[in-house]
Amino acid sequence: MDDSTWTIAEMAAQFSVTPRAVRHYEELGLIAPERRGTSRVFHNRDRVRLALILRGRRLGFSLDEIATIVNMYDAEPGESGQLAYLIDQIAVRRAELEQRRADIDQTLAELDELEQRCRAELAVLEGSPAP
Amino acid sequence: MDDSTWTIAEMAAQFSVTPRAVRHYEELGLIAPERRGTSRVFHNRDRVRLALILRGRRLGFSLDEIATIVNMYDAEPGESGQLAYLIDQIAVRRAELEQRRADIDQTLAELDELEQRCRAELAVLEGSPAP
DNA sequence: GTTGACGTTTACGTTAACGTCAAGGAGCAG
DNA sequence: CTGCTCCTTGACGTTAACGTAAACGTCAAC
Repeated sequence: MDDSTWTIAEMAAQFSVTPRAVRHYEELGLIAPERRGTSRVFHNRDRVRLALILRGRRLGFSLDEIATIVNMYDAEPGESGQLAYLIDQIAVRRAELEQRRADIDQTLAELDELEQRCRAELAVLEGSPAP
Repeated sequence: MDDSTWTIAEMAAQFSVTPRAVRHYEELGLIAPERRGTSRVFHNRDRVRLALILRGRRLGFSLDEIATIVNMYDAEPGESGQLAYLIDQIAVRRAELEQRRADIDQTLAELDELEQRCRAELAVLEGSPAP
């Protein structure tokens, strides 16, 4: 198992964010790095969570939503009601994500069409070039 | 061709946003409804653009980015340099969208796995139910 | 032993994307 | 004419997600 550790600056650099952003995520309870004295010490689990957070942000989720999502992952459910609720939440998230993927596919299709028209237009211009 | 028109409240209702949001999009130059006297009159082209805007928002784009995207669609290029630039921009957007789709697919896969574990756990609990 | 490079907390500033009044005009029902 | 409903334009408020600056600790290097 990988037991390397990182400082906040190293973490920030690896993910191309600022240390301030990382601290912000900690304030919101999205990550909980070890403390050695007063300093933060980041382990691999923290890296995994940070990756999850940033993926969520790229997908347009708010940090609050991301909090509920990442908390889904490490929930020690135990109880049957909790499990049912979790499965329910998974369905909700899945629906959202599939909606977004549909949006993406549609946009990509339109971009393709737009590019076709551009290339056609370009071909016409090449046919009768101006000085 | 569909030449119906709508008021701002109707538009807002159709897309489940507020009139204020629609006005905001107009302030930023994302839509330009007709004016009849002082009132706005929305045509089908405005509906199309509003749909584009909201799709962009669902995908996590800022209104500024959306502005450059929607302006790509109705650009009357004319010049060859403009066309090349446009094609370039399309490539940029496509790369972003494909990154996001990858994010989505990965997240969906992880949700699937999580759900499997939940159901397995549930099955265990059902095997030895508590009162 | 002090200089620098890093870390910390506290706290106020900034930007985007609207929300939320306030004050008023336009048209129509009674 | 009155009242109602829907529209308009300001203009200030709010929230999220950090940015930025201040003031201070700490540890290795010189």
